[in-house]
Amino acid sequence: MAGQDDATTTVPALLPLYAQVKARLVARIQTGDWKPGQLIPNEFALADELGVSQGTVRKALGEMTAEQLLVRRQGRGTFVQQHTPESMLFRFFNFHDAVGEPISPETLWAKARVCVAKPAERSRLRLAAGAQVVRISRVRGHGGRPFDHETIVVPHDLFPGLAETPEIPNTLYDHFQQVYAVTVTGGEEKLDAVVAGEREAGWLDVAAGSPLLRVERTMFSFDEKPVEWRLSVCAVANARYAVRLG
Amino acid sequence: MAGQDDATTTVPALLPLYAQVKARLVARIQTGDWKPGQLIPNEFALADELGVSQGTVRKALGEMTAEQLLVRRQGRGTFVQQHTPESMLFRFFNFHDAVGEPISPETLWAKARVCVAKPAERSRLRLAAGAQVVRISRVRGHGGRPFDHETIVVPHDLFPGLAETPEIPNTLYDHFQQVYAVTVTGGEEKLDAVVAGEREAGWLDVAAGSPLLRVERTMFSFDEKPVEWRLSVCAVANARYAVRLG
DNA sequence: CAGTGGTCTAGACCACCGT
DNA sequence: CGGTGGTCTAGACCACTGT
Repeated sequence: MAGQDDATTTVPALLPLYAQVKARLVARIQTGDWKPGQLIPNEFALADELGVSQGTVRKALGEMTAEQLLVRRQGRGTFVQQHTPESMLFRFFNFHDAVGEPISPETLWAKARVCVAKPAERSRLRLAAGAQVVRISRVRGHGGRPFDHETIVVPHDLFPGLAETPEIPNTLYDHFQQVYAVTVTGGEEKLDAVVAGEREAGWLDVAAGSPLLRVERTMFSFDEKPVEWRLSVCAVANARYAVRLG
Repeated sequence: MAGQDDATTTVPALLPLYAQVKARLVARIQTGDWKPGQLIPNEFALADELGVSQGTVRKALGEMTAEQLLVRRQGRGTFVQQHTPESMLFRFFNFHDAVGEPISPETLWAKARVCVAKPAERSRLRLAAGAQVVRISRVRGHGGRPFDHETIVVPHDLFPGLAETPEIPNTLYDHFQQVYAVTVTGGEEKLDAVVAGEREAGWLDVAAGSPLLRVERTMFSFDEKPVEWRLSVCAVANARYAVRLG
């Protein structure tokens, strides 16, 4: 009555049962079988359906909750994580002001067009030669002053029509999820420092030679699939990029 | 035979049993009852001693492992996390070179002295007026060139004799743990960009006006007790500060 | 081989939520 | 109130480690 034997898997599997359960449940989100915001069946229903015990389902759901794929609320149920403008800023935007309050920048201007991907972009986004991308250039501001300039590059295949969107949304990842069914699950940033040239000085209303924080970001969807590459230069006179170590 | 009733706690407790168990076990590390590197009793022994079930101990140990307080190895046992120069770089040092390999800087020079804490330092380290600190100034290099200059400030109370150490160790946190029984458990960093002045240019062998990445770091021990404050300026010509998002 | 952590099960009670 | 996730227990088997 212990150990693993199951009615659903045919191979010895190599992975622990809970990991296989998790993979199946993740797939349901990935394929759109379960949509963002949706209530999913409770632990006993899933356990019954998959032929495992409730504790095993629980461990799978726990890991998925830790990875922010699910949200569990006692007394209500388990829901597929849904991106909102606010949740996006909290999760993926690390700038804070002098007092430590999170910064929420607004778009000052933006333009987008469809281009053929440059080699560097193809490499980051793992695209084939000749693939098209949507390239967005925009300046965002905070507290009445320009804060950063961003060059955002995404595969055209994934986001058809994005370049023609009348107004590029200020927070993109919730838009990606709601309009294109692309869920951003994580990413990585690489930071360094540069001095403002003529172009940056114009964008950000600072003197040429001013120090800027440069942030290169790659964001991923399920299976570490790259869906966005972004290069930002930030005027950090009244801002700090905060990192928690541990 | 379910629910919580126990032989060890007197109050209804408010915290789940596993959280109380965890608090007790953390205290054993904090007080030095269990020392870094030490093998601790197995799950059943702890469960028996604390009057709870093995599963409850397991949940406590699992959280402590996630927080890097413990290391568990199947077939061997559970050990108190021990800092080493290598583990410290992996956990708390986020710089990588152009190829993405972690950078491990060596100390080029360092000097230390005991001073009265400045107000800003007292605030970060939560010290009383007039408290003494050890202030270390050093330059570290990588690939044959200076990489960063650091000003490190720690409470003198916690680290008596540190200023008189003949050679300040390159990696401090393992030294703190082994010599002073102070375990660094986490911290936070705030980044911005500056341009090199005369002083920084001399330290780092770059031209005045060069862009530098500035990192302000506060490190904590148990109970979020601050034990170090550090201000670094980094020449990032061939380096990037890497952050994982998500 | 014995001992450890890792997985899995089955079933109970508790705390919270909406109706 | 019934249904959900959260906690707790007791016991079993599996996989890895060192002797």
